[in-house]
Amino acid sequence: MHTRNTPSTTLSDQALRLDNQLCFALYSASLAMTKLYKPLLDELGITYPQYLALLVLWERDGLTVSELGERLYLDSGTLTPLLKRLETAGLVSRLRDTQDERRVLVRLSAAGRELKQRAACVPGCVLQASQCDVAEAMALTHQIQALRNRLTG
Amino acid sequence: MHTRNTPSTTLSDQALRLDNQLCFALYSASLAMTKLYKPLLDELGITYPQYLALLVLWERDGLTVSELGERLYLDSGTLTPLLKRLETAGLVSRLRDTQDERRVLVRLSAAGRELKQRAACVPGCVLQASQCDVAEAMALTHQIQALRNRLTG
DNA sequence: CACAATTAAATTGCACGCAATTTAATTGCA
DNA sequence: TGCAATTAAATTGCGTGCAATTTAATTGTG
Repeated sequence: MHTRNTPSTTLSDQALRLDNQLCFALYSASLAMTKLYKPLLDELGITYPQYLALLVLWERDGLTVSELGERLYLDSGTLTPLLKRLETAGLVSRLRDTQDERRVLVRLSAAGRELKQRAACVPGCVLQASQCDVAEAMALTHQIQALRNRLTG
Repeated sequence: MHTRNTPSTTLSDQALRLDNQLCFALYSASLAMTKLYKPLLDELGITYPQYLALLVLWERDGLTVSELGERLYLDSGTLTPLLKRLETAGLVSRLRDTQDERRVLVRLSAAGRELKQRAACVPGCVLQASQCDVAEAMALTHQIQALRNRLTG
Protein backbone atom coordinates (compact mmCIF):
# COMPACT_ATOMS: atom_id res chain seq x y z
CA MET A 1 0.00 0.00 0.00
CA HIS A 2 1.43 3.32 -1.09
CA THR A 3 1.05 6.47 0.94
CA ARG A 4 0.75 8.63 -2.17
CA ASN A 5 -0.45 8.10 -5.71
CA THR A 6 2.75 8.93 -7.58
CA PRO A 7 5.19 6.05 -8.10
CA SER A 8 7.44 6.00 -5.06
CA THR A 9 10.69 4.20 -4.53
CA THR A 10 10.62 2.36 -1.24
CA LEU A 11 13.56 1.01 0.70
CA SER A 12 12.66 -2.51 -0.38
CA ASP A 13 12.44 -1.34 -4.02
CA GLN A 14 16.03 -0.19 -3.68
CA ALA A 15 17.05 -3.41 -1.97
CA LEU A 16 15.52 -5.44 -4.82
CA ARG A 17 17.24 -3.53 -7.63
CA LEU A 18 19.34 -5.93 -9.70
CA ASP A 19 22.33 -3.61 -9.71
CA ASN A 20 22.36 -3.45 -5.93
CA GLN A 21 22.70 -7.22 -5.60
CA LEU A 22 26.09 -8.52 -4.54
CA CYS A 23 24.86 -11.97 -5.54
CA PHE A 24 24.21 -10.86 -9.13
CA ALA A 25 27.55 -9.09 -9.36
CA LEU A 26 29.22 -12.37 -8.36
CA TYR A 27 27.00 -14.46 -10.61
CA SER A 28 27.42 -12.34 -13.73
CA ALA A 29 31.14 -11.79 -13.18
CA SER A 30 31.66 -15.52 -12.69
CA LEU A 31 29.82 -16.35 -15.91
CA ALA A 32 31.77 -13.65 -17.76
CA MET A 33 35.01 -15.10 -16.43
CA THR A 34 34.02 -18.57 -17.61
CA LYS A 35 33.44 -17.22 -21.12
CA LEU A 36 36.87 -15.64 -21.04
CA TYR A 37 38.45 -19.02 -20.24
CA LYS A 38 36.44 -20.90 -22.85
CA PRO A 39 38.66 -20.39 -25.94
CA LEU A 40 41.83 -21.04 -23.91
CA LEU A 41 40.45 -24.24 -22.39
CA ASP A 42 39.02 -25.39 -25.72
CA GLU A 43 42.66 -25.53 -26.86
CA LEU A 44 43.34 -27.94 -23.99
CA GLY A 45 40.19 -29.96 -24.61
CA ILE A 46 38.72 -29.33 -21.15
CA THR A 47 35.85 -27.38 -19.62
CA TYR A 48 36.16 -24.75 -16.93
CA PRO A 49 35.06 -26.96 -13.99
CA GLN A 50 37.38 -29.69 -15.29
CA TYR A 51 40.19 -27.11 -15.28
CA LEU A 52 39.44 -26.31 -11.64
CA ALA A 53 39.64 -30.01 -10.74
CA LEU A 54 42.98 -30.26 -12.54
CA LEU A 55 44.31 -27.18 -10.69
CA VAL A 56 43.67 -29.08 -7.45
CA LEU A 57 45.33 -32.27 -8.71
CA TRP A 58 48.32 -30.34 -10.08
CA GLU A 59 48.86 -29.04 -6.55
CA ARG A 60 48.40 -32.43 -4.90
CA ASP A 61 47.83 -35.67 -6.77
CA GLY A 62 45.97 -38.75 -5.56
CA LEU A 63 43.02 -37.18 -3.75
CA THR A 64 39.69 -38.84 -3.04
CA VAL A 65 36.50 -37.53 -4.60
CA SER A 66 35.51 -36.06 -1.24
CA GLU A 67 38.83 -34.27 -0.81
CA LEU A 68 38.49 -32.77 -4.27
CA GLY A 69 34.96 -31.76 -3.35
CA GLU A 70 36.06 -30.00 -0.17
CA ARG A 71 38.62 -28.02 -2.10
CA LEU A 72 36.17 -27.06 -4.88
CA TYR A 73 32.99 -26.83 -2.77
CA LEU A 74 31.36 -29.44 -5.02
CA ASP A 75 29.74 -32.79 -4.21
CA SER A 76 29.98 -36.25 -5.75
CA GLY A 77 26.86 -35.60 -7.82
CA THR A 78 28.84 -33.01 -9.73
CA LEU A 79 32.31 -34.52 -9.50
CA THR A 80 31.64 -38.17 -10.37
CA PRO A 81 30.49 -37.49 -13.95
CA LEU A 82 33.08 -34.71 -14.39
CA LEU A 83 35.89 -37.04 -13.32
CA LYS A 84 34.59 -39.80 -15.56
CA ARG A 85 34.93 -37.36 -18.48
CA LEU A 86 38.48 -36.51 -17.44
CA GLU A 87 39.16 -40.24 -17.27
CA THR A 88 37.68 -40.80 -20.73
CA ALA A 89 39.90 -37.95 -21.97
CA GLY A 90 42.89 -39.86 -20.57
CA LEU A 91 43.84 -37.15 -18.06
CA VAL A 92 43.13 -38.97 -14.77
CA SER A 93 42.58 -42.45 -13.38
CA ARG A 94 39.85 -43.33 -10.87
CA LEU A 95 40.61 -46.32 -8.69
CA ARG A 96 39.05 -47.61 -5.49
CA ASP A 97 41.33 -47.21 -2.49
CA THR A 98 42.41 -50.74 -1.51
CA GLN A 99 42.65 -49.59 2.15
CA ASP A 100 39.03 -48.41 2.12
CA GLU A 101 36.93 -49.58 -0.79
CA ARG A 102 34.40 -46.79 -0.23
CA ARG A 103 36.91 -44.25 -1.45
CA VAL A 104 37.94 -43.52 -5.00
CA LEU A 105 41.42 -42.14 -5.56
CA VAL A 106 41.80 -39.73 -8.43
CA ARG A 107 45.26 -39.58 -9.95
CA LEU A 108 46.75 -37.67 -12.85
CA SER A 109 47.91 -39.68 -15.84
CA ALA A 110 51.13 -38.74 -17.65
CA ALA A 111 49.00 -36.76 -20.09
CA GLY A 112 47.25 -35.06 -17.17
CA ARG A 113 50.57 -34.01 -15.67
CA GLU A 114 51.85 -32.81 -19.04
CA LEU A 115 48.76 -30.68 -19.55
CA LYS A 116 49.96 -28.48 -16.69
CA GLN A 117 52.77 -27.14 -18.88
CA ARG A 118 50.34 -26.27 -21.64
CA ALA A 119 48.09 -24.57 -19.10
CA ALA A 120 50.92 -22.50 -17.65
CA CYS A 121 50.07 -19.52 -19.86
CA VAL A 122 46.35 -19.52 -19.07
CA PRO A 123 46.34 -17.40 -15.88
CA GLY A 124 48.44 -14.70 -17.55
CA CYS A 125 46.19 -14.61 -20.61
CA VAL A 126 43.10 -14.28 -18.47
CA LEU A 127 44.61 -11.57 -16.28
CA GLN A 128 45.51 -9.61 -19.38
CA ALA A 129 42.04 -10.01 -20.87
CA SER A 130 40.42 -8.93 -17.61
CA GLN A 131 42.45 -5.71 -17.67
CA CYS A 132 43.39 -5.98 -14.02
CA ASP A 133 46.79 -5.26 -12.64
CA VAL A 134 48.10 -8.10 -10.50
CA ALA A 135 47.75 -6.25 -7.20
CA GLU A 136 44.14 -5.32 -7.88
CA ALA A 137 43.29 -8.88 -8.87
CA MET A 138 44.91 -10.29 -5.73
CA ALA A 139 43.18 -7.81 -3.45
CA LEU A 140 39.80 -8.54 -4.99
CA THR A 141 40.46 -12.28 -4.83
CA HIS A 142 41.16 -12.06 -1.10
CA GLN A 143 38.04 -10.01 -0.41
CA ILE A 144 35.84 -12.45 -2.31
CA GLN A 145 37.47 -15.45 -0.62
CA ALA A 146 36.77 -13.85 2.76
CA LEU A 147 33.14 -13.42 1.77
CA ARG A 148 32.89 -17.01 0.55
CA ASN A 149 34.44 -18.27 3.79
CA ARG A 150 31.79 -16.41 5.76
CA LEU A 151 29.06 -17.84 3.50
CA THR A 152 30.24 -21.44 3.80
CA GLY A 153 31.56 -21.34 7.36
CA MET B 1 62.59 -29.42 -16.94
CA HIS B 2 63.74 -28.41 -13.43
CA THR B 3 67.06 -26.74 -12.75
CA ARG B 4 67.46 -28.67 -9.50
CA ASN B 5 66.29 -31.99 -8.11
CA THR B 6 64.34 -30.77 -5.11
CA PRO B 7 60.68 -29.85 -5.73
CA SER B 8 60.68 -26.21 -6.73
CA THR B 9 57.82 -23.81 -6.91
CA THR B 10 57.91 -21.97 -10.20
CA LEU B 11 56.14 -18.78 -11.11
CA SER B 12 53.63 -20.73 -13.18
CA ASP B 13 53.07 -23.13 -10.25
CA GLN B 14 52.08 -20.09 -8.20
CA ALA B 15 49.92 -18.72 -10.98
CA LEU B 16 48.08 -22.08 -11.22
CA ARG B 17 47.34 -22.40 -7.50
CA LEU B 18 43.59 -22.65 -6.96
CA ASP B 19 43.63 -20.11 -4.14
CA ASN B 20 45.31 -17.53 -6.36
CA GLN B 21 42.53 -17.67 -8.94
CA LEU B 22 40.19 -14.70 -9.05
CA CYS B 23 37.95 -16.84 -11.27
CA PHE B 24 37.61 -19.52 -8.59
CA ALA B 25 36.95 -16.98 -5.86
CA LEU B 26 34.09 -15.62 -7.97
CA TYR B 27 32.86 -19.08 -8.93
CA SER B 28 32.85 -20.52 -5.40
CA ALA B 29 31.44 -17.36 -3.83
CA SER B 30 28.67 -17.25 -6.41
CA LEU B 31 27.72 -20.88 -5.75
CA ALA B 32 27.84 -20.27 -1.99
CA MET B 33 25.58 -17.25 -2.44
CA THR B 34 23.10 -19.33 -4.45
CA LYS B 35 22.94 -21.88 -1.62
CA LEU B 36 22.23 -19.08 0.84
CA TYR B 37 19.26 -17.96 -1.26
CA LYS B 38 17.91 -21.47 -1.76
CA PRO B 39 15.79 -21.85 1.41
CA LEU B 40 14.43 -18.30 1.04
CA LEU B 41 13.49 -18.80 -2.61
CA ASP B 42 12.06 -22.26 -1.92
CA GLU B 43 9.49 -20.42 0.20
CA LEU B 44 8.57 -18.37 -2.87
CA GLY B 45 8.57 -21.41 -5.16
CA ILE B 46 11.25 -20.04 -7.50
CA THR B 47 14.88 -20.79 -8.34
CA TYR B 48 17.74 -18.34 -8.11
CA PRO B 49 17.95 -17.51 -11.84
CA GLN B 50 14.17 -17.15 -11.91
CA TYR B 51 14.50 -14.70 -9.00
CA LEU B 52 17.01 -12.66 -11.02
CA ALA B 53 14.59 -12.51 -13.96
CA LEU B 54 11.83 -11.35 -11.62
CA LEU B 55 14.10 -8.65 -10.14
CA VAL B 56 14.43 -7.25 -13.66
CA LEU B 57 10.68 -7.40 -14.32
CA TRP B 58 9.87 -5.84 -10.92
CA GLU B 59 11.99 -2.87 -12.01
CA ARG B 60 10.45 -2.65 -15.46
CA ASP B 61 7.65 -4.84 -16.72
CA GLY B 62 6.94 -5.89 -20.31
CA LEU B 63 10.43 -6.55 -21.63
CA THR B 64 11.34 -8.74 -24.56
CA VAL B 65 13.39 -11.90 -24.07
CA SER B 66 16.39 -10.10 -25.57
CA GLU B 67 16.06 -7.13 -23.24
CA LEU B 68 15.90 -9.46 -20.25
CA GLY B 69 18.94 -11.23 -21.64
CA GLU B 70 20.94 -8.01 -21.95
CA ARG B 71 20.19 -7.15 -18.36
CA LEU B 72 21.06 -10.63 -17.05
CA TYR B 73 23.85 -11.50 -19.52
CA LEU B 74 21.91 -14.60 -20.58
CA ASP B 75 20.70 -15.76 -24.00
CA SER B 76 17.41 -17.16 -25.27
CA GLY B 77 18.74 -20.70 -24.88
CA THR B 78 18.74 -20.14 -21.14
CA LEU B 79 15.84 -17.72 -20.82
CA THR B 80 13.21 -19.39 -23.01
CA PRO B 81 12.83 -22.50 -20.84
CA LEU B 82 13.25 -20.47 -17.62
CA LEU B 83 10.47 -18.08 -18.66
CA LYS B 84 8.24 -20.99 -19.66
CA ARG B 85 8.61 -22.31 -16.11
CA LEU B 86 7.72 -18.90 -14.67
CA GLU B 87 4.71 -18.90 -16.99
CA THR B 88 3.70 -22.39 -15.86
CA ALA B 89 4.04 -21.17 -12.27
CA GLY B 90 1.59 -18.38 -13.13
CA LEU B 91 4.05 -15.55 -12.47
CA VAL B 92 4.49 -14.16 -16.00
CA SER B 93 2.86 -14.18 -19.41
CA ARG B 94 4.75 -14.62 -22.67
CA LEU B 95 3.05 -13.09 -25.69
CA ARG B 96 4.29 -12.27 -29.19
CA ASP B 97 4.58 -8.55 -29.80
CA THR B 98 1.83 -7.69 -32.28
CA GLN B 99 4.02 -4.86 -33.64
CA ASP B 100 6.87 -7.28 -34.39
CA GLU B 101 5.96 -10.94 -34.26
CA ARG B 102 9.61 -11.93 -33.83
CA ARG B 103 9.57 -10.55 -30.32
CA VAL B 104 8.08 -12.08 -27.22
CA LEU B 105 6.95 -9.71 -24.48
CA VAL B 106 7.31 -10.98 -20.95
CA ARG B 107 4.88 -9.47 -18.46
CA LEU B 108 4.27 -10.04 -14.78
CA SER B 109 0.92 -11.52 -13.79
CA ALA B 110 -0.89 -10.26 -10.71
CA ALA B 111 0.71 -13.12 -8.78
CA GLY B 112 4.10 -12.15 -10.17
CA ARG B 113 3.65 -8.57 -9.01
CA GLU B 114 2.42 -9.70 -5.60
CA LEU B 115 5.45 -11.93 -5.16
CA LYS B 116 7.57 -8.78 -4.94
CA GLN B 117 6.09 -8.00 -1.53
CA ARG B 118 6.92 -11.48 -0.26
CA ALA B 119 10.45 -11.13 -1.65
CA ALA B 120 10.99 -7.76 0.04
CA CYS B 121 12.71 -9.37 3.03
CA VAL B 122 15.07 -11.54 0.97
CA PRO B 123 17.93 -9.04 0.45
CA GLY B 124 18.05 -8.22 4.14
CA CYS B 125 18.08 -11.88 5.16
CA VAL B 126 20.90 -12.62 2.75
CA LEU B 127 22.94 -9.63 3.85
CA GLN B 128 22.58 -10.72 7.46
CA ALA B 129 23.57 -14.30 6.65
CA SER B 130 26.58 -13.11 4.68
CA GLN B 131 27.78 -11.19 7.73
CA CYS B 132 28.60 -8.10 5.69
CA ASP B 133 27.86 -4.59 6.76
CA VAL B 134 25.97 -2.67 4.09
CA ALA B 135 28.86 -0.40 3.15
CA GLU B 136 31.24 -3.34 2.67
CA ALA B 137 28.69 -5.21 0.54
CA MET B 138 28.10 -2.16 -1.65
CA ALA B 139 31.79 -1.48 -2.11
CA LEU B 140 32.47 -5.08 -3.08
CA THR B 141 29.46 -5.10 -5.39
CA HIS B 142 30.79 -2.05 -7.25
CA GLN B 143 34.27 -3.53 -7.60
CA ILE B 144 32.92 -6.79 -8.99
CA GLN B 145 30.54 -4.95 -11.35
CA ALA B 146 33.51 -2.94 -12.66
CA LEU B 147 35.40 -6.17 -13.28
CA ARG B 148 32.41 -7.73 -15.03
CA ASN B 149 32.01 -4.66 -17.22
CA ARG B 150 35.64 -4.97 -18.29
CA LEU B 151 35.14 -8.69 -19.01
CA THR B 152 32.01 -8.21 -21.10
CA GLY B 153 32.83 -4.86 -22.70
C1' DC C 1 7.96 -5.72 -55.62
C1' DA C 2 11.40 -9.54 -54.97
C1' DC C 3 14.57 -11.50 -52.30
C1' DA C 4 18.78 -11.74 -49.75
C1' DA C 5 20.33 -10.33 -45.27
C1' DT C 6 19.30 -9.59 -40.71
C1' DT C 7 17.02 -10.20 -36.37
C1' DA C 8 14.46 -12.64 -32.46
C1' DA C 9 13.14 -16.82 -30.27
C1' DA C 10 13.08 -21.43 -29.97
C1' DT C 11 15.30 -25.82 -30.24
C1' DT C 12 18.97 -29.30 -29.64
C1' DG C 13 22.67 -31.28 -27.32
C1' DC C 14 26.00 -31.36 -23.72
C1' DA C 15 28.11 -30.31 -19.19
C1' DC C 16 27.47 -28.76 -15.05
C1' DG C 17 25.36 -28.05 -9.82
C1' DC C 18 22.72 -29.97 -6.44
C1' DA C 19 18.96 -32.24 -3.66
C1' DA C 20 17.51 -36.70 -2.70
C1' DT C 21 18.12 -41.43 -2.88
C1' DT C 22 20.67 -45.72 -3.42
C1' DT C 23 24.54 -48.87 -3.01
C1' DA C 24 28.40 -50.58 -0.82
C1' DA C 25 32.01 -50.52 2.68
C1' DT C 26 33.49 -49.49 7.28
C1' DT C 27 32.91 -48.33 12.18
C1' DG C 28 31.23 -48.58 16.62
C1' DC C 29 28.93 -50.51 20.27
C1' DA C 30 26.20 -53.81 22.93
C1' DT D 1 30.74 -61.20 17.05
C1' DG D 2 26.49 -59.15 15.19
C1' DC D 3 24.28 -55.45 13.48
C1' DA D 4 22.82 -50.72 13.44
C1' DA D 5 24.88 -46.32 12.33
C1' DT D 6 27.91 -43.95 9.60
C1' DT D 7 30.56 -42.83 5.60
C1' DA D 8 31.86 -42.46 0.48
C1' DA D 9 30.44 -42.62 -4.23
C1' DA D 10 27.25 -43.22 -7.53
C1' DT D 11 22.76 -42.48 -9.39
C1' DT D 12 18.48 -39.96 -10.56
C1' DG D 13 16.00 -36.01 -11.76
C1' DC D 14 15.61 -31.22 -12.62
C1' DG D 15 17.08 -26.52 -13.82
C1' DT D 16 20.33 -23.93 -15.64
C1' DG D 17 24.23 -21.94 -19.22
C1' DC D 18 25.68 -21.92 -23.70
C1' DA D 19 27.20 -23.13 -28.53
C1' DA D 20 25.13 -24.22 -32.71
C1' DT D 21 21.29 -24.67 -35.48
C1' DT D 22 16.56 -23.86 -36.94
C1' DT D 23 12.32 -21.29 -37.66
C1' DA D 24 9.91 -17.31 -38.55
C1' DA D 25 9.41 -12.36 -39.11
C1' DT D 26 11.26 -8.02 -40.61
C1' DT D 27 14.41 -4.98 -43.07
C1' DG D 28 17.01 -3.26 -46.72
C1' DT D 29 18.36 -2.96 -51.43
C1' DG D 30 18.11 -3.16 -56.32
